[in-house]
Amino acid sequence: MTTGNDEEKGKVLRGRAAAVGLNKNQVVAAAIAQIGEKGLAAFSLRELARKLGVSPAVIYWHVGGAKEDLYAEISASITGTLSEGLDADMPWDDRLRQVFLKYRELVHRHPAVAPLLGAQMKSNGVANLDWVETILSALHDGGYRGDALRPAFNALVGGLAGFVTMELAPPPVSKPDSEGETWQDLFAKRVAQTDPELYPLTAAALPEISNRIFVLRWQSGAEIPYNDSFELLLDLLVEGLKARAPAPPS
Amino acid sequence: MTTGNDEEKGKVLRGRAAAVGLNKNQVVAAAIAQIGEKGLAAFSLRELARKLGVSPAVIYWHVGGAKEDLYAEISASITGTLSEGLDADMPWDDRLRQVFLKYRELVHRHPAVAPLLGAQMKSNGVANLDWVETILSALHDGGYRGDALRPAFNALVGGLAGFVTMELAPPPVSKPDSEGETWQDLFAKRVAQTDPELYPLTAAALPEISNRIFVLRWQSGAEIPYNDSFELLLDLLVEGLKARAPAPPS
DNA sequence: ACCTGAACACCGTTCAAGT
DNA sequence: ACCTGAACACCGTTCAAGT
Repeated sequence: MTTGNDEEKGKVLRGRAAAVGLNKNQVVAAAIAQIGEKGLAAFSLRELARKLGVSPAVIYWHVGGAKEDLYAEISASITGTLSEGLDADMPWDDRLRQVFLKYRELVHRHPAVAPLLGAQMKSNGVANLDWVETILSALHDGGYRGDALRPAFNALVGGLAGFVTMELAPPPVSKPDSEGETWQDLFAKRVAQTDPELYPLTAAALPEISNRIFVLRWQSGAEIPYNDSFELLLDLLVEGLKARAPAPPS
Repeated sequence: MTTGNDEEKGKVLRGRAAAVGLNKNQVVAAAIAQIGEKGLAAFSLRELARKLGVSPAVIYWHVGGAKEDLYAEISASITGTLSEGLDADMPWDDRLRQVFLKYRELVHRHPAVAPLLGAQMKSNGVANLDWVETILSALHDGGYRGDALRPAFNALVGGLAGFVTMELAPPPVSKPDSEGETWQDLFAKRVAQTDPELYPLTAAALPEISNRIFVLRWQSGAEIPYNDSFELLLDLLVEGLKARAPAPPS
């Protein structure tokens, strides 16, 4: 994990270094910005370097060894503030709600980065120990101890963080086809033409569900957020865990 | 969506074409195999072409326009069998369980492809209309109609499919660092050294949670599956939806 | 209809060399 | 300590041309 960048301690910058004067935080911030503009799929280290007015090798010097390490830094920088400003003086079930509502809010602030958090395993775990402890502590207060802690934790995190990952799954890079129609156009048409004979319930529910449920949509949660669906999920989980607590709450 | 390949209708293959004789299904199958071996991050169209003993351009001819279209074909080919062999003569809640247990089983058969299903929006929706109808129909029978259908559907699919996406999030491409240690080694050590002063609950629960909960693991669900956590989640959702059905079940 | 071969504009990553 | 510049081995995608 040697990145060469050991925090600012009033270093004297000399020569060319002084003129450029980049640090890891700036590289990470610029990367997040670029991903936000062009999307994760189109993100490139060389383009990032160009934007920073710097040689590609500089990225490698500031961040660890590879593109994947930059991704890990990005994840860490976003989840780093996850446990800040939480109110610990609430009933355990409300604390759980608070934690995951905040998680969703944070990720929604950087929707393009969501796949990194949800679909990649490397996201510097140390930064998240506070978060884990917070959740375990709420569960503990709710009566979950020993063996019961693990499945409860996983059901919550997997279900809720997983929801956000799917909600913010990026749409395809939209280039119009030969007839000038985008994938969005085509998909919207297909959904509208759902055969009522074959799929009676789907067809009947179209006004309510078209572009607003997971499989039948052509815009991501960054454009059409799933607030109430997430809150229902959160409610089902927290209330359910409350109802079947293996030990009396403390 | 012109792919040039309009299903086999007893075509007479001539010249070089006869010798190679590739079709879309074979390309997709080979791609799935290759992703399974080397991982999604390392997947390349050129390598796929080499493996098939064919020029790179051939992939473009059989599949639509770009790499993303191949991904969509892969997703479709995997989710295509999702609604096969389902037992429709069960209570609605058991039907829901069946659907999502099958979803997880299917994706676990191709863990490396999981990010496509969970973290990319383009996965040819038409193939999944059966699946959507199945879920809507179960919910309908459970008393969910009109407005209530959408959030219930989204909570289920987002929570459960999202869980599987996170469960199977791929680990980093493991190359040992300068001291010959992999990311897995380093991460395992860090977790083991969790400070009991700062994180008392986490430290105390380590034997139960180390490498077995979402944030504190270094192996994916492909190696260490989260069966009971998924079943807990499924149970909380289905039981919860049952308890708060807006209309009497039919 | 299906495939080749070459070409174009890009990548990620490494490394010796500069200040 | 921080950065440049060039080099290497790869990509995805397109297109004219072959059979």
